[in-house]
Parts: sequence; structure tokens; C-alpha cells
Amino acid sequence: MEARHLRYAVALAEHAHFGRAATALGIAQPPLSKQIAALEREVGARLFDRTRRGVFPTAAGAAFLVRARAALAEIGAASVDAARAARGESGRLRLGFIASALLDPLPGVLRRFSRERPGVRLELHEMASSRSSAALAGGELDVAVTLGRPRGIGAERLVSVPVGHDHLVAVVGSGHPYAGLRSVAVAQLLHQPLILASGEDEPAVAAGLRDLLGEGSPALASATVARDVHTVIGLAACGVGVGLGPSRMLAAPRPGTWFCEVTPRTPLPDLVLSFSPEDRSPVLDAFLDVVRANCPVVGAALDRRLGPRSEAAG
Amino acid sequence: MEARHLRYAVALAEHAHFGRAATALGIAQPPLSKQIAALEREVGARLFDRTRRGVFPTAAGAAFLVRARAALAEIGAASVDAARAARGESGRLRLGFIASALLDPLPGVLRRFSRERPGVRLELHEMASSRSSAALAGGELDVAVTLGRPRGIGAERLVSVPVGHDHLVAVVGSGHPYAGLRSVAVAQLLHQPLILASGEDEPAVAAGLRDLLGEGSPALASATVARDVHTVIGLAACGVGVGLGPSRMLAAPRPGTWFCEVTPRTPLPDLVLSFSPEDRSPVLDAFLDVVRANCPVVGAALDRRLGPRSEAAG
DNA sequence: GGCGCGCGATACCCCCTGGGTATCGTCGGC
DNA sequence: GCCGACGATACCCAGGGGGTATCGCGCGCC
Repeated sequence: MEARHLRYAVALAEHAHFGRAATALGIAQPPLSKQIAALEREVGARLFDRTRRGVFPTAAGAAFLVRARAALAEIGAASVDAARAARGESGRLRLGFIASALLDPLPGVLRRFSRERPGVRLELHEMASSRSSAALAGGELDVAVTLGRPRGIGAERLVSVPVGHDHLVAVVGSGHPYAGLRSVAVAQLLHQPLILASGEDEPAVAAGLRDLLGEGSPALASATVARDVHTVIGLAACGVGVGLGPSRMLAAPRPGTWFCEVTPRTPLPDLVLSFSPEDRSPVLDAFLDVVRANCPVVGAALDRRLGPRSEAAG
Repeated sequence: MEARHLRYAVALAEHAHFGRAATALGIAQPPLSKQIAALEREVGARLFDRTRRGVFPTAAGAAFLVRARAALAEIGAASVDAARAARGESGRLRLGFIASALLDPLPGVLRRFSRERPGVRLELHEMASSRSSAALAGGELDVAVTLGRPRGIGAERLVSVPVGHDHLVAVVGSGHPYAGLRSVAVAQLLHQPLILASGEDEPAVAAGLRDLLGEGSPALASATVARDVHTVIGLAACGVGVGLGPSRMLAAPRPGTWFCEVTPRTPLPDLVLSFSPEDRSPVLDAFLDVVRANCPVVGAALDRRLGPRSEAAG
């Protein structure tokens, strides 16, 4: 049985007349008679009663038509759904990211992406950079934002572009003596209670501080350790001490906090956007477009890695 | 787009290999490649990624396949449902009947029919005979059991067969003086409180009694009137008086009641089964089969009206 | 590193079948 | 009783679905 048979049966039921149904289908009446006869032969039951007053479905025909209409609706939806998916207007995007990425590149990108692609389900997974890399290589994520380039098995197959440069900055509550300062020197941190994110989540901050303050520094040893940079800012705002984190923090100002540069300027690893070029999908391309639009420097780097924009532009 | 394209796409997704999918479909590989290419052209999107390790659906392909499988399931169900309906194994039967028919022919018929055709929904409508006839002629019922042959517009197009002959009998409670009698004479009814069904529902009983007792008989004038014959029996069982109704009542004995013949024997109109021969359906045929099997006399009458059994015997 | 092989795409051909025209059978209605 | 409407049938044609042969291209294996 072919979709043609369903279309013909539905048209015949709607017009209750072979000639008019055939005209509506764009064919002549005899082929329609033949196809309906063939359909009835295949089903093994008469589907239409040919009376003088019109052509009406039998009980079997009525049962058939219910399914036929449903099948035709599914067939139509198949094309539509596939085309939508091909244009990246539906589907899902699984994004792994380190918590601090929520400070700077992600808010704008996610807001814009979900506005431009309301049909795409965003699955956001906050996780450590190492887990993001592994999940990306294993196909469990579509795109990841990590600290530094991904390493580990499969990482060499990933495309990675830096999303921006970072250096170490300090954050204090408004009532803190350092509030209002443009910058603080490393020496000013030595006898302050320090707050920084834990090793796994933001390992670079702790490493940078070790470089600045010395390996066994008491200030570092007694530092308050938070799970992620958001908590660091929150604790600093409460006056617990001097928070230390990536300069990305400046992009998300929060009332009651004050940010100062740390001198000497201490670079931190870049935030990096990665994905598997083999698993590119229209949704991923759409996401990359949004990233391009939000951070022009990323666009140039992407073009260098993928060629000047895919032809599947929506 | 034809069902063939859906079948091919599903097979290709299942085998992840053009050659094996083609073999499973019973065709060669090149036609499958062509059909998939044509499908992708029509949808306007690549549906499968051809990699060295196999053929996998793209995001668009995955969306397409969901709909394709659903459509194919509907198409398969269309045939099955139609065949079932053609065999009278599904659908509905709308039966109109007079209340007293529940005493005799209907219990056995309905029990047997619902056992033989569990997929058919029985719609039972108790109504006066005149309404049944009109509903049958108007296409609102498939079959009706009425008192006497249907009359009124459209009734001449109906096929009607008597389901059995009836005459007037009396029913009393076990404690009644008549309990235990084989028969009662008309004279014995003259000074008894009588119970009979109301005019609309069982008009023949009242008419028969008028013939027996005389037009202005005080016994008739003071008779208790119930809506239907079931109530008559119930009231008689309570000792309210002598119930009068069709001999069909004998078929549904009820504890605490006693039935006696009324002499002289007074025939009542037959219970008649009617349907529209133009609207015959497999379900109706199946119902008529059950009626035949339950009441052999009806079978002969039906055969006389319709020919010796339809060829669509299930 | 070259050859072989597995796989999908392409080229080309055939014939099946879907659709066309012409016509018939039949049943109502005027 | 004739005509007209409608579905079925007969017959023909051509488009396309499916066949075989072959190519292009990686990958893997000596």
C-alpha cells in the first residue's frame, strides 16, 4: 500500500464522487476507480458504497479513513519536522560549561540563542572542565566551555577556540578597606583572609596565586575555599575577605561588591569553546553563529578552523 | 512522498548499511540509494550521514524517522482496522428496543452477541416502538425491536421479521389467591386490582384488555398503570394486584411470582425485529446471525427476506 | 606504500504500472 | 422511453522504479 492510496481514499470520501475527487487530485476518473479498486482488493474489503446519491464509506472504509488521515498527517509532519531540524529550528543542544562561564560569555549567548531558536531545547550541564572535555569526546555533549584547551583521549579531534583572555582580579564587599581602589598589590593580599574557588573547578586561580604568593604561603593555606566563583563573589560581598578570581567577574557586577585589579597583572588560562567538528549539526552551527555575533574575535578564530561560515546558514 | 520512501528510510536506519537494508527490502542497492537521494531532495535536507563505519541519521533524519515510523504504523493499522470492521469484529451496533423485549429475546441474543463480538460496542436504547421505527428510518439506529411492524415514513423500506408470538398472561405474587392456578378466566379479573403497562409502551395490552373486559370497564379504569412490563411484574410480586402482560414474561421467571394463562387466549401483536436492508453492515449481519441462532423461526423469515445468508459469513 | 576490497554513487536499460482517452453498463429523471 | 450522469472497463503510453554494470574513494592489509 502506498501513500497515494490513502490520499485517493481521503479525497474520495471528502467529495463523495469519483469524478470530482479525481479532478481535485489532478487525475482523471478512471485511474481513481482503478486505484480505489486495487486498494479494496489489497485490504480485502469494500471501503466505499457506490450509491446513486453519492459514494460513501462503509464501516470498513470509515475505520480505514481514520487511520489514513492520521498517516497522511504524519507523513506531512515528517517533512516539516525534518526541514525544521535541518534548519536548526528544533532539536536540542547539550552544553557543558564551567560555572564561571556563567559570568561572562554565556549570559548573552544563551539569552540570544534561546530567543533566536525557541524550538531548541537547551540542556545546560555545569561541570568541571575535565569532565566537559571527556563528555564532549564521548558524544554526551554538543559543545563545551572549559578553562584551557581540552586534554585527554579524543581531545585532539575537537575544535577549540578561546572565548577571551583572563587575568586575576580581586573582589571585596563595599565596606571593605580596599573598596574604591583601582588596584591592589600582591603584598596587600598577604595578611588578608582570602577566598578562592576550589582546585577542581578553577584550578588556575589557585595556581596563579601560588605563583604570586609563594608555594607555602600562610595566606593561601588559610584561604577560604568555595565551590565556584559565584560563591567567592557572594562571600566577598558579605565581607568575609578578599575574593580572588578571573577578570570575567567584572562582566557581572553585583551590588555591594567592588573589584580591583591585582598587580602584577597575572594571566589566567583562557576560557575555551570546544566542539567536535564531526558532529556538527544545524543546531550547533546556529549556536556558533550566536557566539560569533556576540564575540567577534571568536568568529575569526572559528572561520580559521572551519572555513568562512558553513553554507547551511539560516 | 510515498510510503515506499518511509519504508526505505526506516530500513536504512535499522541496518545502518545501504546494501543490507536493500537486501532486507528485497531490492538491490542502487535503487535504494536513488530513492533515499530523492527523498532527501524532496525534504530539502540530508537525512543520513554516510560514514565509513556506517550510515546514521542526521538530526533531520532522526526527526523524520520518528514521523515515518508513526506513519507506517498507521498505514498498517488502517488495513487491519478495515479488515476487522469488514468482518464485523469492531464498530458499534445501535439497538432500539421496547422494554419488554428485555424479557425474552434480548437477554440471550445480547449475551451471545457480546461474547462473540467483544470488539463491537453495543449501544442499547430503550424506547417506545414508534420512536424506534422513526430512529431506524432516520439512520439513528441499526436495528430495532418493536411491538408490531414499524409504521410511518420510511417504514416501508425496512425489513421486519416477527421474533415470536405473544398472548395475554397474568402474573401475581406467591401469596396471591390465584398463585398456583394454571389459568384464570376473564371473569376472575373483573373485581381484582389490575396492573398493566402504560399506553405508549405496551399499547397492545391495554387494547387487548379493552376487548376482553369491555370499553368502560371499572376494573380497567381503576387499573394501576406502570411505565413498563418490568414494573408490572415487580408490583404484582409485591401483592399489589394482578399484573397483565405479554406471555414473553414467562421467559424471565422471577422468585415470588406466579404466572397464569388468561382465558380466553388473547393474542397480542408480535415482537418484531427490523432493520434497513440498505444500511446492512457486517456488524448488523453478525447480529442477525446471532438472532438466527437463538430463534430458528427468525432465521427462516430472514432468509426469505434477504436470501439464504450473506456471503460475508464470519 | 601499493594493491585489494568494501561501500555508496552513477550510468544506463527495461518493463511495470500509474495515468490518459474512449467507451460501456446501468440507473434515474424528465 | 430517451437522455444524462456516473462508475467500470478496455486499451494505450510513458515515466519511473528497479535491475545490472561500473565507477570513485577510502581504508586496511600485506
